[in-house]
Amino acid sequence: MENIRSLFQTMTKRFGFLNKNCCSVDGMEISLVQSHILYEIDRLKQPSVQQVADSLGMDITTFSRQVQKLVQMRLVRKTPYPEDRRIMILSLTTEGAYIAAKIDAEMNEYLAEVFSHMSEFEKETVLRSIQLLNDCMAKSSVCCKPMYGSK
Amino acid sequence: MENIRSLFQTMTKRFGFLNKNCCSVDGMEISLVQSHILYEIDRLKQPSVQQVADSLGMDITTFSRQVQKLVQMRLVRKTPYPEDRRIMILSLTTEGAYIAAKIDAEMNEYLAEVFSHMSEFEKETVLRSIQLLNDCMAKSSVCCKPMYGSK
DNA sequence: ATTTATTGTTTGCAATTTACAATTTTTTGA
DNA sequence: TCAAAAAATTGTAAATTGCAAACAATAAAT
Repeated sequence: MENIRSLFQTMTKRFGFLNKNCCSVDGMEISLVQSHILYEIDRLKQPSVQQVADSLGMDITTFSRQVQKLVQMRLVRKTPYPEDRRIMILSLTTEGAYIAAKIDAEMNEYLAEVFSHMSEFEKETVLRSIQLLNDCMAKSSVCCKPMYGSK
Repeated sequence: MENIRSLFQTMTKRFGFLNKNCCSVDGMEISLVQSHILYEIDRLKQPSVQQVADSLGMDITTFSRQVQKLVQMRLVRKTPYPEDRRIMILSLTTEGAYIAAKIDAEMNEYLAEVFSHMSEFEKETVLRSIQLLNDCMAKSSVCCKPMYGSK
């Protein structure tokens, strides 16, 4: 059996390649991080700037500037949170949601192609395995949380 | 069942966090990409500059500069290939191999902790699943290969 | 044998990305 | 009330990136 880390290294590398393909939608150029930001804003409903930055493990200042770009591109909206006016709530514009959905569809298509090389049973097993893995990573103490506040 | 992409997105994000931790060994600061380069040089035995850059899906010029840094840090050695003197063969120095091994050990330790949250049977299943997934990604046509020569 | 094309690698350079420190604005709590 | 904390932004300087171009060595062509 191969070294466990190398399994992961190979997997994330290949998934990374897959991810890279997905960053040009209808002539609009999106960087990899930007696509992740769109994805994350969509996932966390009505998140603050802090929340998304934390969730992505990005430095808040870097994130702030990336968001500015996405706002300029009219893909993201920034609305002050009434209850606490320090907080900015992020959301996708119609255009942003469209782009995010387009990327999502494309990624799922790619993944479907990958899974087409295995049986239905194997596919179910793999997906359940990843689910389980994700749960265990979430439980894990030593890792898998961003550590930017650690200083 | 969750969207397939989100399973992958979550997994790679968490593994990415885990990876980030591993970049400071004995006071020596290694960036994430640099750790990947060390790993890849170790994996491919006696690779050329081109080969490693391709394997990592990195732009060759960016890669060239990163290698220069690693050479300066005395972690990587660059030796001209006798048969074809255009080619530079990369290898780890003793120090580089030590660092790479240290990172590898630490990563495996982290992963062991993650897997400690599941049964031995589950662990075997998950590892086999990842192995299978890697094989299918390798087979896949639409993705999972770097596409830098694509222009 | 000499020219021409190709391949592997490195630099010039300009744009982008990054993160630390400091700042602004608002809220909280002693 | 007022100092401390929290959320977000900006100044700045360093690091990273990738295209175009250059360079060196080999292969192919004439």
